[in-house]
Amino acid sequence: MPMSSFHLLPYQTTTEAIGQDFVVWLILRKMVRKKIPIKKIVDVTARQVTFSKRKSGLLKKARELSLLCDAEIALIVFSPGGKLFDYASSSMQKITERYISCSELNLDKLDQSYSTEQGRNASLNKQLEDRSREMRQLNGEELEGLTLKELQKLEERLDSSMNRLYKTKVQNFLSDISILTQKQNKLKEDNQLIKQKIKHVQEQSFDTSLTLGLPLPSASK
Amino acid sequence: MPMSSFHLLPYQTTTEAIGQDFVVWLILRKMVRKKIPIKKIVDVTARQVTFSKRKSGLLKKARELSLLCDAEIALIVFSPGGKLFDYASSSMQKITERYISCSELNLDKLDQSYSTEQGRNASLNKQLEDRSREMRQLNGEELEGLTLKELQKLEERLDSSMNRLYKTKVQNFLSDISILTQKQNKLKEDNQLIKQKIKHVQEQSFDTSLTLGLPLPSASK
DNA sequence: AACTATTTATAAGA
DNA sequence: TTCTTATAAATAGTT
Repeated sequence: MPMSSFHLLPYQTTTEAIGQDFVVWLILRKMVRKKIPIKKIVDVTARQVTFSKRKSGLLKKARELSLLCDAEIALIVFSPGGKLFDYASSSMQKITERYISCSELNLDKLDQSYSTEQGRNASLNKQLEDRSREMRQLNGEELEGLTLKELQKLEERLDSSMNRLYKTKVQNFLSDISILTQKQNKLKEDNQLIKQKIKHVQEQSFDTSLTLGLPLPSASK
Repeated sequence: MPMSSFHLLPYQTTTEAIGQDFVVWLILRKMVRKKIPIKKIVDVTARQVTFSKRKSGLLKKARELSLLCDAEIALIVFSPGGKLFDYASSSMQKITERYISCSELNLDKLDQSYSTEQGRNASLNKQLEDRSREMRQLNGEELEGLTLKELQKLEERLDSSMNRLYKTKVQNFLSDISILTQKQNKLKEDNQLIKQKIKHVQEQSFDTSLTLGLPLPSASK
């Protein structure tokens, strides 16, 4: 028997009976459970699909919270396959720094030269953040009056732009760290070099002192 | 009109199934829209309430994704008031490190001593992660058979435990960084000190050569 | 990738 | 803040 014969619904009620804003729906609903337990999904394919879907949802929620409440948010996700996905309302570097400084202990900056490098890149960072904010606002403004379908399309289009933006941010971040690393290595090399030099000079002094019968300069470790 | 969203009678329905698994509901539904546009909420109170609710939702989603798909996830949220909330499936430090190393450029470690400090804390980190995993698995296992109500209660109880755990992790993280910072400062001081010493010694050598026989004062300060 | 029934999140109100 | 409830949004299972 074609159950489509149950396609009688919904019934629109009369205005008098219920009121202008109400509608009566008679619903035939199958009672099944589709809930899944929150534990590791064993089936590999199902896990991949779920990851993809929920990752999108999570990123969307993070973006929305940031927009709605003017919150600063950073989200890093590694797929089980090791692929990286991320979101940052401003810049990952900025947020992780704030995270560190906010975590009760009022640490000094990791390195003073770091701040300097920050300064060097401050303007670029600023530009990127502005672009990001602009894009998000644009996104936010246009959301009204669009259907869910249209929103999804819009989101897809924006996603690629965002990806490029965040990629740039990450590179900027990495550039900072790379320079810091170089500086540190240079510092260490200098240190080694200078140690050798002083050793050398001390040996010379020692030779001279011996030759001249003079007391030794105090040795440094 | 949402008529289409009530396409009853899924295609796979059979007559037998209907007898067993279906129920008829009569629903009186008010037709209003409660959707809010995704743009900054102006009213401060409403914004705070929304932040609180959505932050919980976001953290929950992050936890679920991590559990379901065995994904590594880090989430940092700053409220508009500047308060910090965070989640990390393993440890924030581990994930941010992976984030950096994963970002296309194969950077060297920030500092070799960092790895060393990591080593120092590896066992503690390991313990913490194990505890975390254990807790999450326990959580995941027990989720079946519980009602939504019970789940929420369970989640609340676990939240405080988790908070303590993550606090510990953060402190561990900060401890690492603090030690690194100290090491770096020490390095710089050494560098300065040694530079001064070599300058001093060189001057002494110079004096010695010139004056042939002046006593050398102690070089260390 | 698309669809839809269900579950989950959440806006509004108390 | 917490509770309730109606609605909106996410998503599990399927095609």
